[in-house]
Amino acid sequence: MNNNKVDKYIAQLSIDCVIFGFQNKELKVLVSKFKYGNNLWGLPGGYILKTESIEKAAARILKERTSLNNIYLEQFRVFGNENRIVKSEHRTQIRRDLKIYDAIEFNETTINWMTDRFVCIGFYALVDINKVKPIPGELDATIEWKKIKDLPTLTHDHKEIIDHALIALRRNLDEKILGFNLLPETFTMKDVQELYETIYDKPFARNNFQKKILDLNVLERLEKKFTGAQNKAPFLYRFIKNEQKKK
Amino acid sequence: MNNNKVDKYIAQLSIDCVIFGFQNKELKVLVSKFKYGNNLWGLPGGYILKTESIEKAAARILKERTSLNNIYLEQFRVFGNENRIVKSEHRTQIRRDLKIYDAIEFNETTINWMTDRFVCIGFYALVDINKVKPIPGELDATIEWKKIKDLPTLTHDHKEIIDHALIALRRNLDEKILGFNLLPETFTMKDVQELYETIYDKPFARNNFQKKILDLNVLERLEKKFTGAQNKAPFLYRFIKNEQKKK
DNA sequence: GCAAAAGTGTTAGTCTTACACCCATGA
DNA sequence: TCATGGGTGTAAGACTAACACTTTTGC
Repeated sequence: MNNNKVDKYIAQLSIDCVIFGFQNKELKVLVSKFKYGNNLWGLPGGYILKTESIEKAAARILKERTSLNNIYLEQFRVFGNENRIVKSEHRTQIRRDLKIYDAIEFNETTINWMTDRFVCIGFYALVDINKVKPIPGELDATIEWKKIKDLPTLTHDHKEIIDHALIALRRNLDEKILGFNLLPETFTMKDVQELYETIYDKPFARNNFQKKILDLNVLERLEKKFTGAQNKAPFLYRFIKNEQKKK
Repeated sequence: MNNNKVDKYIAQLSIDCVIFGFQNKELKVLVSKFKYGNNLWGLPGGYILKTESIEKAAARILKERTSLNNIYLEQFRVFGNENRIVKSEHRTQIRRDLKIYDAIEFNETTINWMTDRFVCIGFYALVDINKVKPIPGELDATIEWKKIKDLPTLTHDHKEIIDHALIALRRNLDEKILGFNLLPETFTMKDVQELYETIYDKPFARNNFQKKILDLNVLERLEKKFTGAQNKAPFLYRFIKNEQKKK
């Protein structure tokens, strides 16, 4: 990528992705440490090609960072404060470091373009964390899963974006039956319950939870899972998308 | 307004407003017939100043068309298809008519800017229809309230935008207690019920509805309203925003 | 007094929540 | 046989939906 950013992409409009994963009873988010700046972290983001829909742009950005296709993703809010980026505390440092980092790629025009005021469309994505091999973007030193309860300090308003993404996730989890996007192909009922308890940050009664989930009629019961633990082996389940089996 | 559109506003990003009003048991939307085009209708919209937040831009656009401040408004979705406007069936006509309409205001550069591909942020607004004196925008021949069930054919994807606005309104009506923004200062319970029945397009049981609404603890009961009808006079109510009186 | 419509109460049904019990598993 | 945790059943409570009855108003 180079100066033709200025020609290829829509100006002053970006996409930031809150990529949720679930592991060890923790909700995690994929965040990058940038090559520039001093220990500067932020959400994976990108720009929108002039010839590309915002949904395709988001899917492309996600693929770049996770190498996955067909990720569940959804826009949830636009962040459009007038001081986004331009008046950010980090802007001066970013401008300087971009110049140092690669003066050929990032000439004055490009840097001005990149550090102008931006309106940002927030998307959240739900992935099976085990399937993701995080790939750093062109400006990322590293890209890592971080616990949502233990995030590093993030640039700009990225913490606020994550907060809103979690609100949207909670709001849609039941209505759109999204949770299974965060689980592997097969899972136990306990896995589902721990996922829900993590997302909502509150406990659920075991039997009632099972009843509620099974009543959704979206799970297929498979064989038992023998773990070697000295207790009854739990059933495995698989999520069935098309509700052809609707009762 | 003139060529400095190109300098003042963010390019390729617009705001369209779905302004809801309620009258005669009908949900209505404020739409404009444009000066250009042939009987071309669309949503009140506008651009975002480079120095202005999207919320302030939406409020400004609303004020321009309704002369009201402090309107309830909320963003609900971004419309970002790659073919918005550029590949619209109306684009050629709009370009030609803009040139004819005012060749001084709208030179080639401006027309190109205005008919480029646009990403649009949808806001919906809720107003007391009696307080609004609709004001045509610079490109509007007329601006009128139209029944949502009897809309003229609209440009681009504006019908789709209204559909999504209604979905968002329904989704938020109870959760955020929005309905009273569509009613005058004082109203009867029947008014509220008719509003709800119109929005959800289904009937509610009178007694249960009253109980549900009163249980919200956001209404203050005022004097009775004597209409001259030969039946019991209904109470008037007023919406109280701050729930200081919370039981 | 009467029709119309507002106000209120009461019951039946459904859904949610809490408690209880039994069963499979491997040491 | 025992501790552990999984599967399931049932009853109490809360909420919702349906029905019924009374009251006010102006003719």
